[in-house]
Amino acid sequence: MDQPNDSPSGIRQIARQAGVSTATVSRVLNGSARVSDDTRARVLKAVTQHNYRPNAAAKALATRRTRTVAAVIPTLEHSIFAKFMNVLEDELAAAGYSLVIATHRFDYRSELKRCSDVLHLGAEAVIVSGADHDPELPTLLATANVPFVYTSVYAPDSAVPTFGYNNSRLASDAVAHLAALGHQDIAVLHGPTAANDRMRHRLIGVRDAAQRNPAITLTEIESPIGAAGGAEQLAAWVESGRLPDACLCLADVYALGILHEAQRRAIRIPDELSVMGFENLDWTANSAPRLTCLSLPTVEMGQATARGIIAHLDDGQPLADADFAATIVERESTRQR
Amino acid sequence: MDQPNDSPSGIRQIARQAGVSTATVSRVLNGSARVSDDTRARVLKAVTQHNYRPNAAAKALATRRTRTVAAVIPTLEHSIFAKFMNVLEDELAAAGYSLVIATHRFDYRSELKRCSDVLHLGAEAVIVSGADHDPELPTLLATANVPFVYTSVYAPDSAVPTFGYNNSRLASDAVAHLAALGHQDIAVLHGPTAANDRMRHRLIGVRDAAQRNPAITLTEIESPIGAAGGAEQLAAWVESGRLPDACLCLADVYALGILHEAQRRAIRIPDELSVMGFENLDWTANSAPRLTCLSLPTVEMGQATARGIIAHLDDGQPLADADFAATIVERESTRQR
DNA sequence: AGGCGCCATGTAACCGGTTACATGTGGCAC
DNA sequence: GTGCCACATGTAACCGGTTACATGGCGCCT
Repeated sequence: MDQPNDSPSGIRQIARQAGVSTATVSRVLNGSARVSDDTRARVLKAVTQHNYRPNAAAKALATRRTRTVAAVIPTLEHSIFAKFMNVLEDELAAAGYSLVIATHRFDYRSELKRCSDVLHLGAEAVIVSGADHDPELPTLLATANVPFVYTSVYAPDSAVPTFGYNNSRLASDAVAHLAALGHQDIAVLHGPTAANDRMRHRLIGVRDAAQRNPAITLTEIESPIGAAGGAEQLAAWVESGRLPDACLCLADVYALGILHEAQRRAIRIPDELSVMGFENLDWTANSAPRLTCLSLPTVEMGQATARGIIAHLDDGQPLADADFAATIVERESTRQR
Repeated sequence: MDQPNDSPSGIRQIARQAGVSTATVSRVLNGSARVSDDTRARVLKAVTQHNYRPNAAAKALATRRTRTVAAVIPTLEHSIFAKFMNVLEDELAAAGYSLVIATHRFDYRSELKRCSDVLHLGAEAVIVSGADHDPELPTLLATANVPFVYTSVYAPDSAVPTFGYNNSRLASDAVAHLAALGHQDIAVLHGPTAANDRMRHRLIGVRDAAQRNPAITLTEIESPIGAAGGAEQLAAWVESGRLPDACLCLADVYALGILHEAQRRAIRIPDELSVMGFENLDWTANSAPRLTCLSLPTVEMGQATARGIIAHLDDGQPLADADFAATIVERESTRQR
């Protein structure tokens, strides 16, 4: 009847109910110091009775840790990114971090904005997809004093740590693979390179490989990324009466168009034309024929990115660039010549 | 030279620099009250000079708002969920909310745990995929006093608001569509129904439609979800020498197996067999032939879910169930009989 | 001149945790 | 018995914002 005040809330309420101080409740909840078994039991009982859940904002304020990591990506509607995020989320959750995803639909200004958003939100680290961004982006992230990495590319000379792969080398590998199958007249279907470093590097790798192997005749075809590009190109070849030995699709989706059009025109793949993809999207394992692909190391990259960031955040380990190798998945859209 | 103390941080530092109180800084930053132009300018200058970013945790603590919404889904490695999250993220971001995604890999206990995780994190609302969960889940969410909705299902009789579609009705629609094309001997490929309400409801809808139309002969085939199921079934039909008129695949991926196997065995689709999918996954627009599908209203559902939650959080509007209709995308894997 | 109200702004309590430091108690060695 | 230490626990300041309420200046009306 001599209540100083009615009902304190949160940890103070639990403390009162258990007859201890807030410090002790905090200690029990965080296991941060020895507490007698008896006291601990009383506290835990009060906690479950009130089904108390500590306030994350208060905790974050006091500890200066949000345990939140942000990923800024173009879109989730692309299985590569979705798979990447899936792995990230898994690894981060296992280490007690939450993943916040922000998408920007391939727009630089929007990407910058979303980075700013996640910084406001208190992300402890930011994972950015790709290496070409608004020039203000690295400044923004750096002045916020938040660790950040670029992913999907390996660029050890960059000022920013990168977790990814060397698109040039991968493209060279793909060409080498086709060459090893005996193909010499190789066409490469690629997207616009002006605003797309990734595609540009792939094309450079293709040229490198062709240059190193004089037997190869290279034909480069640029087309907006999409199945239509592949279909149109196959149509053009058929109508001109001359097919290359092999077509390397620097985006898998071109291959979809080729396969489809080949079926319509009764072109036998791989007998008349070997087709190879570059990403190993999900559908490639189920197309007709199943598509031979270079397989981007998305899962390994995701695991390594998450683990690298966790090690940095938890143990202060430096963020070191990582380069992942791709594997080549041999299926039925290519054949030995 | 008479500094009371060296360097206060955050808003106090800005206040000092601008020669105003913290309250005024807060007012400028939030536009919450009239401030003279002169003062505002001084504050903003100080803000940009120090490139000050308000601490989200402190703000959340003071306002009791985290402006965070959580989605708990099975996985991102499924284009339906990825698309759903993509839309959610878009809509929420536009309203100033952040989306936190937690995945549970189709495991009930894990789903419960992830819900608990996002509550700890301070999510202001939780979007849960599906309607069948660990029995403790609704209790958990309800006692946390956080609004939550189930998605991908419409169940107006449920105690929990649902944003989704009526799987039974959709399945009936799909059967009706095949019947309208003149198909009578209809096979339906479905997944295990024991632990999957969604699949069970679809099957119920199929049966309902068949019952309402006596001309229909229905064959139900259960198979683990995957392309293999479709391929094996087509093989079985071919070897038995009898194909149904049409096959409705209650998961698109069965159709992939069928298409593939049909090509291998030179079965002409749709001439010898009409095939229809139920989700309209991305690849269905590019398969050979392109797949006729019922198209799940993922995007509409995502928009409505986000908007419903935003309206609830921002304006206190009640969360009302919503039922979305599917459209049927007619492509080349079905034909009029 | 006096009074009133409006407006811009300041003061300080508060949100709900964490944690450095203080305190009290009991055991053990001398 | 005294002193010392280890250990369990309490006290209260602090994290960095928000906001109810107080204050003071100015214009305007009577």
